Amino acid sequence: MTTLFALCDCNNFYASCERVFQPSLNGKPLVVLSNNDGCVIARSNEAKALGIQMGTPFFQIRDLVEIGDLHAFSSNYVLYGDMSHRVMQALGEFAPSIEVYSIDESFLDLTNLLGRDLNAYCWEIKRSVMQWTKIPISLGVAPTKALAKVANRLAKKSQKAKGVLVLTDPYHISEALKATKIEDVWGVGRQYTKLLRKHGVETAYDFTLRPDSWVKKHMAVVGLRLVKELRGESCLELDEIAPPKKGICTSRSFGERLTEYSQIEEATANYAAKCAKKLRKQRSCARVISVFIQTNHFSENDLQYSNSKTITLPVATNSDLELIHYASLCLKSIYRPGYRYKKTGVILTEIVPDHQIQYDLLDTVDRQKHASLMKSLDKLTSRYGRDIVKVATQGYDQSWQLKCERRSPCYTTRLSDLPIVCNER
DNA sequence: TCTGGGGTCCTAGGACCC
DNA sequence: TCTGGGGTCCTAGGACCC
Repeated sequence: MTTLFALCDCNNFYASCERVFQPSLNGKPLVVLSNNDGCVIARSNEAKALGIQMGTPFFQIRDLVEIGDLHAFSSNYVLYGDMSHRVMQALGEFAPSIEVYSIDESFLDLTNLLGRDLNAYCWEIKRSVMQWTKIPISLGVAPTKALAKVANRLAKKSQKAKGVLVLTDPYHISEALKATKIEDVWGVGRQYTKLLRKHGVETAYDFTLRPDSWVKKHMAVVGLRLVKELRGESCLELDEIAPPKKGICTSRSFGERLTEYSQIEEATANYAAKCAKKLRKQRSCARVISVFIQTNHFSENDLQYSNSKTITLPVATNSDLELIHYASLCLKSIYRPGYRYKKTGVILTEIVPDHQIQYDLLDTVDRQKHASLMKSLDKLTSRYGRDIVKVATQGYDQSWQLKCERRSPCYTTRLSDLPIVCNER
């Protein structure tokens, strides 16, 4: 049975989102910065043409921004999340099933379109998504997911394709594989590139000529699956429903270096609350919590320290109160005075559905009460904005807060997400 | 002075059990 | 004294993704 997949990818997604609401920026170089305005994580084509690389530290391009040759935005994930949802909904109109692979990519199942004019169909998808959401996309179509990735990449690169490439003919497929360098293959990172190069594999095509036994030996089952996919044998299915997450993590670098325990505790408490909220969103609870702290390992002048602590809870929970409590216990055991801390994070694991919790006979927590408290809290925050109500440990100081001086407004979502000052106390 | 954050899957090796 | 083989679970670490 033959399969057919499309990989749809939003072009320069974050940059395109910023432009939707500021069309005057069309045709102008624009970048989006990471948290803390640290480095470049998205670029418009014009910014790429200026030679700005992914990951460039902001301070290296600040001059360009100041003289007006480049526009820079802090990242605005609320806006991007909402725009992503709109694009995925639009794409869903064109296929019986869709796998949302990341914030800006999805696979469509086009198997039932075999034999139709796929090129025309893809152009219709592209035009419609543009009309409905103002986000430009590229489409690659092929018999396997890995080949659809190859097609998508060439669709974007090629002047002739202009954003749509259908690869079904065996001759076209091998030409495409020859035109794809090994490091540009999905699933081949830095280490595998080095290894494959050493064995004379320069392109995706060379890779498909390697015997299965060799691939299995050097790249394990993941590599074997990949090489088969590139040869046209479908090994990766469409995963329509995202499974609940097995680990949930919230971590950030601070806006400035922190030395005081109380400040770091405040940040950690806020990250724990964020994790708790993510848990409740997917209706699960976590049994294990870890907290880590670290100094800035880039800095040669500072004393370096990093550590982490993990605690297994008596009963899995998704309550802010409990998770903040245990996060503080973890932090207390690893905090050492005398360092300039850069970053902390909270990681939750052993995640279970909230209706499958193993209770403890000696449990002293009133779980019903916690659950209804969290329900009210989620209601309040969704109506009045986040942090309208919080646990005292989360504090009001917030000297740890991110730097994001170039944030655009959340055009598409609740009024309460707009940066208005509300009465927290 | 400035350098992101959040995930997944797989494997190897040790502990432990029968 | 020697010394088997199969299974499971856990953990740390590596590799990759966007």
